[in-house]
Amino acid sequence: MSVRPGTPERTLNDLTLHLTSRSSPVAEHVRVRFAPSPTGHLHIGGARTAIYNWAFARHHGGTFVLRIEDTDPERSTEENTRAILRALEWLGLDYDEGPGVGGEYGPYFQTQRFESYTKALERLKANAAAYPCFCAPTELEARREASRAKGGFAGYDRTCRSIDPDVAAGRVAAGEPHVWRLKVPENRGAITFADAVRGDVTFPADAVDDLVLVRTDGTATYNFAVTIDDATMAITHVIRGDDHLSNTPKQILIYEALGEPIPVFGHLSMILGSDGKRLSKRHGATSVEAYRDHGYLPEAVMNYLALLGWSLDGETTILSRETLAENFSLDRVSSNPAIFDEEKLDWLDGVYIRELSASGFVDRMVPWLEAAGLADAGDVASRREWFEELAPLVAERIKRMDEIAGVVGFLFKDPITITQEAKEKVLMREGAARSLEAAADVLSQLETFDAASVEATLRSLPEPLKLKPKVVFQAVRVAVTGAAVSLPLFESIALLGKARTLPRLHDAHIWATP
RNA sequence: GGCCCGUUCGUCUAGCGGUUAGGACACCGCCCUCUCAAGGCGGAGAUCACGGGUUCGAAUCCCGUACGGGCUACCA
Repeated sequence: MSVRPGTPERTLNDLTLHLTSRSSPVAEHVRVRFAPSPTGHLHIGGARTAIYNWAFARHHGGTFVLRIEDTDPERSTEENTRAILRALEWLGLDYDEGPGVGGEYGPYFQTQRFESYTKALERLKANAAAYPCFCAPTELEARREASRAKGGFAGYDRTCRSIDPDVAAGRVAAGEPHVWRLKVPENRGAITFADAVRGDVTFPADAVDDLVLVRTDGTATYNFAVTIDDATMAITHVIRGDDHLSNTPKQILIYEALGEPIPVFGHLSMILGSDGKRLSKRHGATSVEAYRDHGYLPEAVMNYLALLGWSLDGETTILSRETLAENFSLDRVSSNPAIFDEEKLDWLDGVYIRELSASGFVDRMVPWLEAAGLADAGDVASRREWFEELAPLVAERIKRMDEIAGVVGFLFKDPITITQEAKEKVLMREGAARSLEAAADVLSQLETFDAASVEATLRSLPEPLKLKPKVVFQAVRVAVTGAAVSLPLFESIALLGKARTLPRLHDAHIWATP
């Protein structure tokens, strides 16, 4: 078979030919979903799953559905739901159906879909594809342990499956507590499906037991609920985490019992921490919003995550949202787990920061200046040109936006404090005092106080002073910026202005060695 | 225990029977240079987890082993 999953160009003939075989995943209008559980913030791994679903939908001109799996009342909160929505928006992952935007297949909160689970169960009962089970949980547990001790399969032993249907119906009618289990066909055989990222995956027939669909309290179990949701939402491709791979055969059996078309599954490997262990709190930031708060640009996070487990060609490292959507395919998704490399994210973020225009950088800089108490939106608006001159200077030197304050602080504070290290290593060197005096002298006479003039003036200093340029410039730098490492000197001085530069030169003088 | 998935430079990956195993981050060196960056050039770094096959030929196909992970619930 030459037609591979994700290959868009196919003929009508191919379509009809493979409609029944499921080997033609792009046969219908693509509908994918991202189904987070609002039990916490949007996790890095979840974000990547969302990105792949989004990209897959966009690539095929399909529909990207957002469904909130809020059926765990203990841990689900509305605040978490809002945070997830916020994170998706921040990443620029727009969805076509879901909370807030609606759609024909709603509602998009699992807690509002109970009715469809009931209906599905009715259909199953009508087909004799589900049966009530009266076994007590404790009893089940004991039998499971016993069977596992013997070294074999530990699933349900099908005790209640053999109860006469009429008798069972009577017990149910009498109000005896029971769950509803799937009646897995006797002759079903091994379950094989073509995973879009892993290829054929086969589970032996006896690997799946008569799983519980509906609990004693009448609520649907996870596997039942997702399957019904995906079926009723006409999801064609289920792209999700690796941890659901073993759930897939169960879900396939439910689709079959219902007579619903089985979607194409694609299982993504997990993202690991730097120690190769599952990414967790111990590894620091794991939520998307934490990365936002650390000053990462959404396009960088998106780019990094897109490449963590997928590649365009093995060469391309910088790619836009559009390029991703254009080129994304499941067959180029890697099937092995990936370690999250914060250093590479940092580098990528730096790339995106440098790509920003001066104006764009200023816009993004505002919240960080405000957070540091250096300037507010009003200051920026009133001195827009000044900030735009500053922008490229800092953009070239930071990897994350939260580094801004540290780099530009000296431009906003008067007086400044000079670091101890700078005093010792620079100002206490011979010639420092003379350098400051000379610099103050020439700069005070300067009329046009721009970077070029400042540079020309200062460059004339070392020779008559018989000092190395570095000695002179470093002394001035420390006096003006407070540190031995700073933004470019001449530009910094120009930005600071004569009135604020001169006093700094004088103030630093007391520390300086002649 | 059973079942399933995974294993290419430190990291992310390219590779889909024949390549000097390519790229990116990180690292090292040089250049540029007022510091720091950025940028340019170059370097080091992978016995393709291991062991068997198949083949003229295997990182690529098959089998096993080891290690890692997932599932095995009336959690999701």
